[in-house]
Amino acid sequence: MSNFLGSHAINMDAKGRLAIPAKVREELAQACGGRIVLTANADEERCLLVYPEPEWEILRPKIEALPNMNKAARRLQRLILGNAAPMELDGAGRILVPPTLRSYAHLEKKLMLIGQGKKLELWSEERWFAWLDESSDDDDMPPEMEALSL
Amino acid sequence: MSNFLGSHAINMDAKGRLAIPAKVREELAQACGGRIVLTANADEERCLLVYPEPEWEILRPKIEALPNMNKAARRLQRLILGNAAPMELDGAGRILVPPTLRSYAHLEKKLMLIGQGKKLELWSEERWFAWLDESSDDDDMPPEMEALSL
DNA sequence: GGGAAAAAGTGGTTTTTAGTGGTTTTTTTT
DNA sequence: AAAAAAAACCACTAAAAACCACTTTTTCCC
Repeated sequence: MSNFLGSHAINMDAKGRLAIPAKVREELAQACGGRIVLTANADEERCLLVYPEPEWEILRPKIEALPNMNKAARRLQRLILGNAAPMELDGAGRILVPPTLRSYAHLEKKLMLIGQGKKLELWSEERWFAWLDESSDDDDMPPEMEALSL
Repeated sequence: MSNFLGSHAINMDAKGRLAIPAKVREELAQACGGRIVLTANADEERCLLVYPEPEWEILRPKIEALPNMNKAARRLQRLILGNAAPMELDGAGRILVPPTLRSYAHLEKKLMLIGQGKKLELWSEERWFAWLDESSDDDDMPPEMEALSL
């Protein structure tokens, strides 16, 4: 199973194309033959999520099954399902980001691709560094986290 | 199991390469055949962490399993997983620190490598000495620590 | 204590591979 | 049917990784 790690600085060209770094490309090739699903992130950070197709097919039914009388659940469904774009890497290992998603995550030229285990996150470089500086650790931790020893 | 102790002053060259001190290199060779994972430290001190691969593989699943609807957990995942860089020592016993990590920890030429038992910490020399001066011991202690007798 | 040999650290050079941009062809829409 | 947009293809440039050689330090033996 895929296990994405590390961060990569990448550039998006004028056509909205971006080259997946070679190392990530290899992992994607074996995880899903280059077939991925790109969608919006649901929490307050406006970035995009990149799922290998098999991973997406595990997640999708769970989101579809959420009880949508609940407002938070409806929000999640509209964001994740309503923005999902299946695609394949082109011959040069690039993907074309749809304009809707580009503007959702405020993507301009300079981007960061962040490995997050079974998925990847795609950020505007500016927003990524802003987030790094801003957020601190004074939030409530789940108990599993308090017990960790790094 | 590896048990890193002591601190070493080392220099990083213009390309971001740094030579692991021979003594540490020996320990790394037997702990993991020179296969390590370099990542960011999650707390307020901006240094890097060096894990022998087997040690990393104990920690990684724990971090991936954290409930990521929680904000503090997301932050930890983005920092630790999102900065993790697996690598091997080159023929001369050096590692190449990725630019992202170099700037995260403000690494310039002069660095300090600090043994911390199962892992190592990599600091900018300037920041290490600044931290030594500044940090005080009047913070709250966990009970295990209060019971210690040095 | 001095000298020699070996090991460790440093820097530069070359080769390969990844990234970027442009061009052409095909498809779709008006 | 023509024009525009999107997709696939191809070629060139730049950066990263591997390789190699030299200098400096440490250790061991005389």
